[in-house]
Amino acid sequence: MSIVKKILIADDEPDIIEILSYNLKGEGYEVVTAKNGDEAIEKAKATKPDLIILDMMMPGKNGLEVCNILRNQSIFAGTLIVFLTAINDENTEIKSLENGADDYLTKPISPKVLLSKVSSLLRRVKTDGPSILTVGDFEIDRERYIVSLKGEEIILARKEFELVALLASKPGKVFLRNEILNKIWGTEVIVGDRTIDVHIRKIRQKLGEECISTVKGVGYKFDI
Amino acid sequence: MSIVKKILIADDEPDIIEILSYNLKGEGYEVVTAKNGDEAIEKAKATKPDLIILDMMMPGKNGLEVCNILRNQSIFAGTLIVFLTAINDENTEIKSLENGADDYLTKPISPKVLLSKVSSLLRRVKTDGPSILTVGDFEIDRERYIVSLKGEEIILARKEFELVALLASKPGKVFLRNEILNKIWGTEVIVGDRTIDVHIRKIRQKLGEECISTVKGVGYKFDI
DNA sequence: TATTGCATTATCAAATTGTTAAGCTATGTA
DNA sequence: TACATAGCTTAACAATTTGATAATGCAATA
Repeated sequence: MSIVKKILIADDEPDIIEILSYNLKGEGYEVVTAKNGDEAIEKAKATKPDLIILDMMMPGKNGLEVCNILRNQSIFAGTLIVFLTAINDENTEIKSLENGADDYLTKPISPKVLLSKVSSLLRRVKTDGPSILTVGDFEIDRERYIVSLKGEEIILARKEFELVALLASKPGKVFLRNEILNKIWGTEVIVGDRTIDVHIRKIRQKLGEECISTVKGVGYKFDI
Repeated sequence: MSIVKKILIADDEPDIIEILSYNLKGEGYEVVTAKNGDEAIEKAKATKPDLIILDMMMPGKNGLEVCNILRNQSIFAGTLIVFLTAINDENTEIKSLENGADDYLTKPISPKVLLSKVSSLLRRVKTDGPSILTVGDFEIDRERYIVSLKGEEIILARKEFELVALLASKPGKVFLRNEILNKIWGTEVIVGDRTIDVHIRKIRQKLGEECISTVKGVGYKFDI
């Protein structure tokens, strides 16, 4: 997860989108919007937001359906989903929470309260580890995009850095090629088979051959 | 974090404590209670709950003070704190959330909604334990794609690993040859009769002859 | 003894990854 | 604008690993 949090707003009322968008952007969030359920799913896949604000009643798929579809995909397991709806009904709220929503807010809501809620929810997930993580002799500063080996700074390109940061986030864990593609390139971009290899190659040139090992037929892992 | 989640309820009204306690225990939670702010802090330190339900107005230290004190101690960084209060005021809600609360619920609240909220919050902090399977002297790490025997790592090819992981998922159970084919090769691919044998052979070479035994005419099983 | 089922080995095809060089794109600069 | 540059992707081919099969052997059993 990057430093700037990305929020997807899905609502069929343009006014709501505008008000929320304005307020969230004012707090420094990156905002993506969708006008209906299908667009919400599409945008979610393409942009991988950190938090999704879902209206319950939308044309096409409703909020609950969107929530269920996303929750069934492991990429969205960590994504926060918040309902924002005019339906002030206890049973709907319970059903939403049981279906994987992280919060249920009712309209009308003051922007200030919404911002507090959003911030409170994101605070929890921010525990994606500290911005600087240390693995073996490496220090990976995710805020400054710098890797250092025994104190010496090594300059990596953006994709290279993201790849290292991903693999190093769970040293030892084997990341499947598909997993890597999804997390770094997303599902909307399609890149060739050799793209990952080439980046791995460059990383190995810069950080040493031993830092990343290949598990054939499976993926790559960062060695401790 | 253990499997059974521990919840601390701090409220000066015995009735509230009793109702909440009853409902939470009914869902399988372990419940600790406190009658005021100081007792809440004391019990929190003593029992290290996973979630704390805090009343705002209590004798001695009020909810917000308790929240601040706990949030300043790193042991409670991961502890969920939820306010449950009769004060239905926007500014108080915002201030609570800004001070580190994870949710702000107003009385009266239906037990069902509260339970949903609690469950939704706890779902997020669920610690995903490593997917390591231990069978006899073997450790099978499905995340790292590594099998180790008495601490020594053994490298298996993908099909070999999948076969071991399958058999070891239910040690002692005899897996039919067809079952194995279906689970590892799927129904699309058709492979010859000797394919499984050969893989079993390679696994036995690497893990030892005794780990997998043949049940003639039936299939194979992982020995404990 | 003949039969059945599995074990073993060698061999070859297929799948997968490594490596280098070249092309493309966006961005900055004179 | 034209040029330079860095970064990303792809192409092409090499190297490596893996997987499937065939041929043969062995052991238990009818």
